[in-house]
Amino acid sequence: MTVDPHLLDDLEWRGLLAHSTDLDALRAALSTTEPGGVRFYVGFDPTAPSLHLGNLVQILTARRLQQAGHTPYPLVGGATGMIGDPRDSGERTLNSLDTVQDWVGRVRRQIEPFLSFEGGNAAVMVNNYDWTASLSTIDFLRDIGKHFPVNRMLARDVVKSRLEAGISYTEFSYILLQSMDFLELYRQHGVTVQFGGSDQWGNLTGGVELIRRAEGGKAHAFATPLITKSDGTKYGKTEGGALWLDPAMMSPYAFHQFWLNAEDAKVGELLRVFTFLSRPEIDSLEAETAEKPFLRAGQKALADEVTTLVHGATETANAKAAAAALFGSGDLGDLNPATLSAALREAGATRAELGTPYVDLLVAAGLVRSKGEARRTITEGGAYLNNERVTDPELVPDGSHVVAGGWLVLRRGKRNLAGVEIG
RNA sequence: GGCAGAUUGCCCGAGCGGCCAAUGGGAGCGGACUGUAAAUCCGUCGACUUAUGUCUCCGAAGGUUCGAAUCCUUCAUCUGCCA
Repeated sequence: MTVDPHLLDDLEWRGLLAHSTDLDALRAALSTTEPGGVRFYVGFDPTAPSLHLGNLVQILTARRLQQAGHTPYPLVGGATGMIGDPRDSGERTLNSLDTVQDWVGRVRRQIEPFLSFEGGNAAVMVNNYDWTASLSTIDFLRDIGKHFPVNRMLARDVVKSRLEAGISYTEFSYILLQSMDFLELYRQHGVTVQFGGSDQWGNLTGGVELIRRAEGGKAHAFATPLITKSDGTKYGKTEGGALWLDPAMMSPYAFHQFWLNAEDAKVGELLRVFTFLSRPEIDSLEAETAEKPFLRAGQKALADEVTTLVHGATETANAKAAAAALFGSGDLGDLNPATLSAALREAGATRAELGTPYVDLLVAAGLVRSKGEARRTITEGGAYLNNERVTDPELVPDGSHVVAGGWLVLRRGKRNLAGVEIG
């Protein structure tokens, strides 16, 4: 496979280059004629049982690079996950080795489907635990630590912001581990490019510099932008919590809904970052969204594309069918019971006995956190049963409310739906 | 090590003996408007309950008082100033 010469232009157009080391040097490196192209690495720390939206940017970028002919070395941080990189919100809680190793496996399996492990530029999965766990403290301090001036480390933004509240030596040292990873991959595999999220920029350049100091080698790095809403706040969180890639933690339906609800102003950017649609396709979707925003052509394409990438075509079709059933027609009674029950299972369902008060059902379905909140929601006019507003906090659904052969359709607000299966 | 100040609900921040579940802003949630957007406006925002009720809560543990987030003691953490 030959290397695609237009890769960097495409990445630039997609807005994926938020920061970069010498861009011309990077361009030169990426235009290599070597078989297998450039060897690059991107790391994922197992800080949870699943990766999330932010990680998806990196996974997809890795896929773009591989499709352009380069060789990925996706790294799962069995070692760095034991330490934790510093973040503004404060010191992390350490996880046990067992937990981290379990998460390493899960994260690895999440990444694999996005990359190809065959052919001339087959991906090579690596784990920094392999070269970090057995390293002696003395070697670490002499070989790695010697190259890191503390005054420079202290000047980093994350560290500065933590100096008042406090930061442990453990987190302070994180940059050494990640930099060492780059050096190690450079030595073992000839990896010369690393990328990551823009919050990783310090760690990325740390590695480039370590390679230069320790080996006199030339390596490159770039950072992808942080994806934010138009008001500048992070995505990452939605009604149910973080945007997980694991279908057990966030249903494909909810995932699809998230993209469908993207703001108009962000659709173009999200299409460029999260889909593999071509430039003409995206340009045309963007134009359509600008002209006829109410059709939400961009959002629909975005939701379908990204859900298919992450969960597959079947799950995407299910999510679409569910949304069509639940948001489409006004009267739920008109719907085919099979369609409706499938849609409710997709949206999230629980089981309850007939005779359970409506308030308790809202809690059981996870639409509210407490009965008080449930009552409040009813008072506020945001609670619905079978698409009809509930006004009586004491309501106890009976047989006349059951639809589709055994279901109650609960809704909070406009778009938080859940099904209760009676029985 | 000494002196002074701080620690409030998801975040920021008032309160400084009873009227405090605790002003205000942000986030979140709901409603209106729409397109299952954004912006805006309105409402709501500890739990159990629905009674002008109970419980938990203002860094931690004790204490004073009829009564404390508010006063005292000790401890923890942070911030200044001095060594």
